[in-house]
Amino acid sequence: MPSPQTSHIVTRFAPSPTGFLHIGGGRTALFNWLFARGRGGKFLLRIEDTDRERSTPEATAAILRGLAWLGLDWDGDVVSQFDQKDRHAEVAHQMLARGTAYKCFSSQEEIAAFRAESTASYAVFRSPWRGADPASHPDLPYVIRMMAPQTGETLIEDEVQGRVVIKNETLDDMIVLRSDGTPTYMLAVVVDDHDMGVTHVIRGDDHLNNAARQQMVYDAMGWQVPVWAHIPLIHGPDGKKLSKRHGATGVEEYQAMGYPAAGMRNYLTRLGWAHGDMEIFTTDEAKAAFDLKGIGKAPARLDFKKLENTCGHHMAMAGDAALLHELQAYLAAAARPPLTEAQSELFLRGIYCVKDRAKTFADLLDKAQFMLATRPIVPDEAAQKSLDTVSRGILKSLTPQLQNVLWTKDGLEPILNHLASESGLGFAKLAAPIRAALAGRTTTPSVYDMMLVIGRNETIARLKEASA
RNA sequence: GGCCCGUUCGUCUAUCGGUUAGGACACCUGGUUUUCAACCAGGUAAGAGGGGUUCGACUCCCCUACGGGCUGCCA
Repeated sequence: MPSPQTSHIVTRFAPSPTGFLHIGGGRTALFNWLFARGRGGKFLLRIEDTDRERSTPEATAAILRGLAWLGLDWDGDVVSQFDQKDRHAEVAHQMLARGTAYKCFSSQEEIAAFRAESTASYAVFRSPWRGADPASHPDLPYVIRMMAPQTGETLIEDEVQGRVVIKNETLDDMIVLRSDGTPTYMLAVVVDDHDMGVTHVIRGDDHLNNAARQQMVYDAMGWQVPVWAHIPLIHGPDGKKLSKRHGATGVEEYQAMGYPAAGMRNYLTRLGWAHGDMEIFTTDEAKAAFDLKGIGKAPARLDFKKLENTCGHHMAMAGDAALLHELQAYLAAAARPPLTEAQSELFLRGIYCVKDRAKTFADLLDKAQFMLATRPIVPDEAAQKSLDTVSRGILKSLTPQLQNVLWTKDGLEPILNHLASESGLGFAKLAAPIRAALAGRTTTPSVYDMMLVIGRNETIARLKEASA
C-alpha cells in the first residue's frame, strides 16, 4: 500500500537536445528515476529545446535511445519545452501585470558596454527601466525582466547541499522573456516544472546558483517551490570535468563497448551515492534503497576498473535468455552481425561456463568463441605453440577413445586422466593442446565444459583437424 | 574580479564529537586450480594545511591552498 505522503512525488529529467546523452546526464536521469520509482512517484521527461539554434531532433532521438538502453522509462509523453512557449509568454505577462516583472528597453550593445566598462567587483547589471513609468516607454523592442529583490537573501534549502544562502545584491534582474517573445531557460524551467507538478528537482549542481533566481520566479508567481537536490557533476579519472579526452562521455558509447545496462546502472547509482557498505544492487534493491540523503557533495571520478567489476557481477547474475537478448542488442549497437538461430542455441547451451568470467558483452562474445566458431579452427600464436608434434600425436590417440564414451564429465574424466599420466605430460600439459584444438587459444573454459558444450562430433572433428 | 559549492586510502565511499577510521575497486602476497579468469584468505593504503571551540574533533567554526560551478536575450 503506497504511503500517502510519498505517493505524490514527481521528478523529471530535462536535457537540452544539443548532443548525445552525456554519461553525467544519464546519471542525473537515473537518480530522478530511482527516486520516483522507489516511492511510487512519477518520472517525467522534458526536452529543453527553446534554443532553436542548437536543438536538433537527432539529439532528442539519441537521448531517448540512451535512456531506453539504461532502462529508464518515463511517465506520459515527452514534453517539448518549445511547445509551451505561449504559456511561458503568458506567465511573463502575468508577472508584468503583478508588478513582479518589467519591460526593459536597454539594447544588447548598452549592456555589453556596461560589462566592458565595469571592472568593479560588483558587475551586476541594473536596468535603468526598473520602476520606469510606462508612459515613458519608447516604441522599441524590449525584454521582460524579473523584478528581483535587491536586498536581503534568498535561502535555498537543498537536500544535498544543505542550506545555501545567496545574497540578493549579487543577482541581477534576469530576463524572462526575450525581445523576440521567446522565454529564457530561467523562466521556462520554472513554468514547466510547476505546470508538470514536479515536486523534486534533482539536477546537476551547476544549477545551484540558478536555483536562487528560479526561486524568485516561484515566489513572484506565488507558486510552491519544489524540493531542491543539486548533485555534483561527474569528473574524469584525473579529477577534471569529464570531457572527450577522457574517453567515452556518451551513454550510447558504453552500450557499444558492451557494458550491460544493469551493471552500468549499478555503477552509476553508486557513483556519488552510497547506502552503507552495499555495492551490488539489483534494480529493485536500488529503487528501494535510493535516497537523497546518501548523495555525496563532492564530485565523483569515473573509474573504469570498478565499472568493469560491477558489470562482471551483473553479467554473472543475469539469466541466460536475458543475456542472449541483450547480447543481440549490443551486436546491433556495435554494428556487428547478430547471432544466427543456431549460434543462439549453442550460446544458450554453453553460456553457463563463460558468463561469470565476462565483464562486458564484447568480452562474453570473445570468451564464447569456442562454441560459436566453425571449423577450421585457426589457432592463435600461443595456441599454435602447444600444438607441437608430440601433442598432435597424443590428440590423435585420444580421438578413437572418445568415440563411444559416455558424453558426460564423469565419462570423459577417466580417459583424459589416464592419457595425462600415461603420456607423462600431466593434466595441465595435456589440456593445453586440447584447448588449442577446440578453441584455437590458450585461455578458455574448462576442457570438459567445452567438450560437453560443442558435443561429441564437433569435439572429435576439431581434435582430428588439429592433429592432422 | 565577485558569489556559490566541494576536499576521508590511488578511486568510489562509511563515519552523523569518543572507532584499532569500516567496506568496495585497483594493487601486492598466499591458497585452490587444467592456462587465464573466477574463487578463498591475508596485506599495503586516508581525514589538504593552519588556527580555534571542546575533557575529547574526520566530524563544529574561521583562514589558507587546491578543485569545480555561476556570473548570457545558452540550457
